Amino acid sequence: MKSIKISEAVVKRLPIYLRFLNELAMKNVLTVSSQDLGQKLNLNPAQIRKDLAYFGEFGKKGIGYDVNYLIEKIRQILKLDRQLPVALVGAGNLGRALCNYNIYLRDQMKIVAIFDVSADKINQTINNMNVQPMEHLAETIRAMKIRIGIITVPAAEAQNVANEFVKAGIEAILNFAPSILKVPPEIRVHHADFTAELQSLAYYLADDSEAQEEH
Amino acid sequence: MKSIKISEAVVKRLPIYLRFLNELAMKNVLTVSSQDLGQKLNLNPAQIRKDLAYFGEFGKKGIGYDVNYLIEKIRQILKLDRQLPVALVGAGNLGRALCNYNIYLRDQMKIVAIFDVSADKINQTINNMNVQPMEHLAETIRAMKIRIGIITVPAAEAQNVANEFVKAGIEAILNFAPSILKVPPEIRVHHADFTAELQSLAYYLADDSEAQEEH
DNA sequence: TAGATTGTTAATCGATTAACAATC
DNA sequence: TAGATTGTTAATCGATTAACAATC
Repeated sequence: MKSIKISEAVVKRLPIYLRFLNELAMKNVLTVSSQDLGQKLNLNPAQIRKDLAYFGEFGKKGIGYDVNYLIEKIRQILKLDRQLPVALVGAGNLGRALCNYNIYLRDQMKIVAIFDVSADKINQTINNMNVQPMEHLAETIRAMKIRIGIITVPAAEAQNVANEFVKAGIEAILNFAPSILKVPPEIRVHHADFTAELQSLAYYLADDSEAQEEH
Repeated sequence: MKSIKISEAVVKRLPIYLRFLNELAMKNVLTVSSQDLGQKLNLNPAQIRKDLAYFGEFGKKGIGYDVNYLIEKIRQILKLDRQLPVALVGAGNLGRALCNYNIYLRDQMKIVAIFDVSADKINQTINNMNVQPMEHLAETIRAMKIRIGIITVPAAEAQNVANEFVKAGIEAILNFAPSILKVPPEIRVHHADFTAELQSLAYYLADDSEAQEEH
């Protein structure tokens, strides 16, 4: 079928398009041009057209894109048109925050199971879910057909959790721990690394009086 | 002075190098080659050498890089060798989680002030800091010489917060809200967008029986 | 019809990787 | 000295942007 390899850069932009299109739909905007999209998202219109054209001819020449149709198509491409239950390991501050963010994910993609090692976390209730012990991980993942896992444990434990996820048949992992995971090549791992994000932000600060020069 | 433009991709890798070098230093490893680094970080050794060479000659031919010296140098490059106090707006679940993560940032970069609009959040204590009303933002930022701001408010309010930050003289923003911020070009904005991260992750799931085909 | 905008090819730009002389 | 590894140039690869025929 489609044999063209889609680059990661393209895939990462699709959720951005989707989000803005949803905003337009809520305002009852019916069509949008690549020009408009590019303006709002700080992207080149040609890039947006090219990105979308990888997956089909979604627009109308002279008109632009039908907002609702494009939403439907991008949701299909991203596989957001089906149930995608998510498991989370690590019921610390960050883990709890993400569970409470469920509201921001659409109904289809939702954290449905939470795990932790520590006895005092287990059986806590977070957003109507009971925190389960790690021993239940594989069983729950299979029973609930969970395919995506989130890791919010300390860096030192992240690899262990990843191993458990892989053993349990998870296909994709979002890792919030500041550590590089080693997983089989068929498992997809994305990093949400906000300490790295903050540190790279510091690079762009204007030089101040404390700037170090060789001497 | 240095007039070569360093690409964003290079800057984003520096914190990754730094983190692993710190791990090595804790294990009392004295030198490391680009080969070793590449292996552990899943990067091409030539890329690592080239990245570092933009900033100076930090290695020794035939030997590799002195771990502690390279840590020092990268910290200088990223401006992590000085005090970098950070302000956070939005004392919800995520904001609170980040404030408690202060431990993961090094002493130099630390969240030192928290703000929120809602009356029931103000004067709450988070990690020994009092949540302040937005009216104090500009004053506190100037008094504490804060240059970096974190936004953890709902998407609809993010732009307003960014505007306040800019007015108060913030130089760089890390935005956790799922929204595109419009700021003057001299302000650096990074996004920590985990819903987009999760959604793009779904793309890489294997096709299942529910996959939609045109018909 | 005239104006607008797509889909797509070609041109450009930038980032990654390979290769190797220099040298510890 | 021989082996290892850097810094750097050249080659490759991939992503972005420009341009334009097709067409609504």
